[in-house]
Amino acid sequence: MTEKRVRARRGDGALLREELLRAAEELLDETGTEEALTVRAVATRAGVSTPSVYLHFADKEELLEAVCLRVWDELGRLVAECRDPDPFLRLGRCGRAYIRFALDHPVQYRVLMMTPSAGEGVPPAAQACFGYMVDAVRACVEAGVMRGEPERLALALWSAAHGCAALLIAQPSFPWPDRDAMIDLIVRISGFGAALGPRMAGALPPSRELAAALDAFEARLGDQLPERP
Amino acid sequence: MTEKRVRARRGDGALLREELLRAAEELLDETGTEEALTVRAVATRAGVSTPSVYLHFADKEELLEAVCLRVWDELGRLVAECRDPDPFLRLGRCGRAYIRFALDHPVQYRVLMMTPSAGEGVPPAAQACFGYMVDAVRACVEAGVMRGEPERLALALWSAAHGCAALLIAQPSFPWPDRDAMIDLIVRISGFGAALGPRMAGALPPSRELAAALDAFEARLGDQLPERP
DNA sequence: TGTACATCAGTGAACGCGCGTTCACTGATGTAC
DNA sequence: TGTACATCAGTGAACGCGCGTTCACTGATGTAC
Repeated sequence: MTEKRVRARRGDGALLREELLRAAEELLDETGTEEALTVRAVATRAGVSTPSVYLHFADKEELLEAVCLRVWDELGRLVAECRDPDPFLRLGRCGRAYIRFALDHPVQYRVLMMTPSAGEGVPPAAQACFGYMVDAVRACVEAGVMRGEPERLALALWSAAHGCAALLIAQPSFPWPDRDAMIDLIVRISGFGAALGPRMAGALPPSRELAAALDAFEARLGDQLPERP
Repeated sequence: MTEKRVRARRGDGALLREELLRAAEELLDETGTEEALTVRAVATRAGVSTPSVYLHFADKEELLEAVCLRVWDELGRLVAECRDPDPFLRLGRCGRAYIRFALDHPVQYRVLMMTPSAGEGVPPAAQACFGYMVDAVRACVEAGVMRGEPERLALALWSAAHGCAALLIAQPSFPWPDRDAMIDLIVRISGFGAALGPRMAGALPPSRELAAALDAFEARLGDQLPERP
């Protein structure tokens, strides 16, 4: 990919911008760290001289930001596309999709979510993505399976999904059990927690009584309906 | 703090090591970013010339690692000290202590947990800290309020706490509601989720029935005992 | 008690590197006449 | 149809910076005799 690029035709200068973004993306994916993303490396990768980058990006930061922000669009689309006739199951699908996406784009996810926010404010694509999660939560609230402000609940669930993704990305040397089983457990815990936790807001029984009530709950619903997908 | 340091007496060369660590810690706390931690800055801050750092640390990385690893000890102690006669409440205390500690040491926490692990393997102090969390979870399992392997459950709960801390640290520009309320909500959701989620491992009823069962559960335990602390 | 010396804590100056960025430039190409 | 020219995409070379790190050194101090 270090071949020399043929220069674009007269009106097509903007083509280079896309090619630079793609080159930067490839660099991130291959090296696994944003430190590999230098202006020189991106330019070389795109087959172009270093100063050419400044024809399309004001500085290095603008380039890095542009590369990372692109993933929000895809993530938003992915979350919005999660469907299930049952709202609770649909929410679970959203959570799994979110985590898996983060693991598929670890560098961009880390830059976006795990470094002191480069850009000020929340980018629109991120707001849209969060909006889809709120929608999925709201459906659960309307179905009566959850209770409380959908925004707050969604924020809490988001943070749980984020924690899972962030730990798996940043601490691969940790003694994780099976990765997919972990994701599943966390999605399950968060979902049921959001259903039960806010209902118990005022008072909290001692563990002994809580355990008995949970056992009764399980007995009522335990041997029921379909396998979880 | 840029005053010149008086040199240590003959056998006390190791004193400088501690002073360098303290200087580095102050730099992190004040600037809020590990980028401020240059060998030069630390040396100057300690009132000493730059090469002196190399008398006690092989390179910059070793210095940064030493600074950050110190927080594991304190965090472990904090988690271990959480007490409550009820195991479920004690676990909640652990979660809150963990998150608050992370927010009190945001830079160290970010370096340790949110960057591709500098040191290979898990440091002993971190293992000890995780061990305390596992203990707290095990107590809940033994009380019957949770079910499953304590290690796996603890890992899931840890990731939830981490997600809360990590998001609050890295995304301050996000429209957070009240911070303490958020922490509380997440601890509550994770706790109840860990109690209920794994019980429902095999089957999952449709939302309508789940909602009815939850309402019944609430009715049974809702108007009960003491205010949560 | 005095003195030579080994040892130790710490330094001044410099090296070399890779980086982001700038500036004057080149050469191709569409367009006006 | 030919040609001068403005415009545009892209370049080569260099600047300057801050960084981590090295090396030969200095001067105080405890110790052996």
